[in-house]
Amino acid sequence: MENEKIHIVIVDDHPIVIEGLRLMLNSQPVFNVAGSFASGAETISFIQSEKADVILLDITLPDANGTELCREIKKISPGTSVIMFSNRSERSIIMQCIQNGASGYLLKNTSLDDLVLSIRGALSGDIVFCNETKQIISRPNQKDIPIPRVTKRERQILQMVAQGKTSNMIAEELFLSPLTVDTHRKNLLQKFQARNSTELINLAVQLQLIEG
Amino acid sequence: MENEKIHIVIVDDHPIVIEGLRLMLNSQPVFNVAGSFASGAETISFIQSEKADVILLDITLPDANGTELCREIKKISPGTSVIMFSNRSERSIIMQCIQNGASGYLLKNTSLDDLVLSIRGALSGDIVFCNETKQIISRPNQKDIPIPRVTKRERQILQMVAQGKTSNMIAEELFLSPLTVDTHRKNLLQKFQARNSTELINLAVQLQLIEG
DNA sequence: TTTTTTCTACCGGAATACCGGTATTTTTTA
DNA sequence: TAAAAAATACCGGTATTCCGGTAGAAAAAA
Repeated sequence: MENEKIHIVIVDDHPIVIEGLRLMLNSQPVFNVAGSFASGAETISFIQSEKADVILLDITLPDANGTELCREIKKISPGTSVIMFSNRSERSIIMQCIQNGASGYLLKNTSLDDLVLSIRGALSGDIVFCNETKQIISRPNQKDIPIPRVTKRERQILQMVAQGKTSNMIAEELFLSPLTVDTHRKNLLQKFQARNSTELINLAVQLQLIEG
Repeated sequence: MENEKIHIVIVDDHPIVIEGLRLMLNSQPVFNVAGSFASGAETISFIQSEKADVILLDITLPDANGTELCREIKKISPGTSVIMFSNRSERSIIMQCIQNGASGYLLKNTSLDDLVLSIRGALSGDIVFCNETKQIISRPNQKDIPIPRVTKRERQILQMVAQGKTSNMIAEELFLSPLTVDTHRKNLLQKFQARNSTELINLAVQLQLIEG
């Protein structure tokens, strides 16, 4: 059936965004908003039974990380194009999404025209980006280390360092030698290629490895 | 003229949010979206000449801080109700907005029904909040220092500290004595009641005083 | 079960940050 | 224009972090 509509699924925890997208997309005859969800769980259960051509997916969701969710969706339904639609502009997050099979990455401040163009592009197999995202990806500056793998203990210490605790305080709290805490901190600095704790925390917050 | 429409202005840097709000609000006969802007400057210049009953205002804007913008708007047009419409859920930010004359604070995940109810409420003089915001306000926990007022120089140094630069590096870059930089850092630590730079940056990022 | 990773712990020295002051000049606001 | 705020700069002392190693034990993965 060649003129069947394109089934779109929207995943975002902001009702106003869902509503805006739905109204806008449905105003174009080729599009059909097949479903809209505010959580990862709902989304997964939907695509297990229904067909979706395109999913517009937010990064920040109450019960899941959009980056991970993207990978799961592609595992369940490889034919579905996933377009990330988010506020996050960190290069590492964008790359991570593409790595996980996303067909594109749009920032929420993308114009409506670009949004529609991107959906069409993704459907014809392109990997689509908004202008700002393109710039972020193509800027060769800065160290772009892959997101460091942080161990459980390291994450724990990272969190406490961010709270301004000294190595001694952390050691007491975790029943460790202060020297051990120091070693963890040293390793963290190395993994993040940070000059000091301040930069370390700044990076960790940006990569949303702590908090949330 | 008693059955004149209610003039609403939308300020948000996401086209999809603006479009969603516009479509939704205009579908109700009493509302008239008089203007929608993506920046603080446009907003200010608009309200200097036109009338607005309600402004829906985002915190995060490309050229301004929504909290500050709120205060400016109330200064120029005290009769306008400003309702904050944001993703940020820090207690201190919410309180700051109310302090600055906002008539309410809604998170972006507020349902559309609540949104309309809130606008009506604000017009009849209430201070309106969404459910989640109410909870945030009523929890008495944590140290809740008022958002520190940071001077221009301090913000600049804050930014550089977050990048992991040492006092010496900062001093060189800004053509200052390292001792001066140290003094600024000391004052920042005091203002934020932070134990060290790490906690300082963590707080500053949370309160979005740096980055963007 | 071997191999790899993680967690633990240590050392010494250099660099940097933190604290509690004081004080002059410049800029902004009332 | 007078008062307040911001920006500049200094001192000495202490605390803490940062850097470069090394290394054994425990846990997880291959």
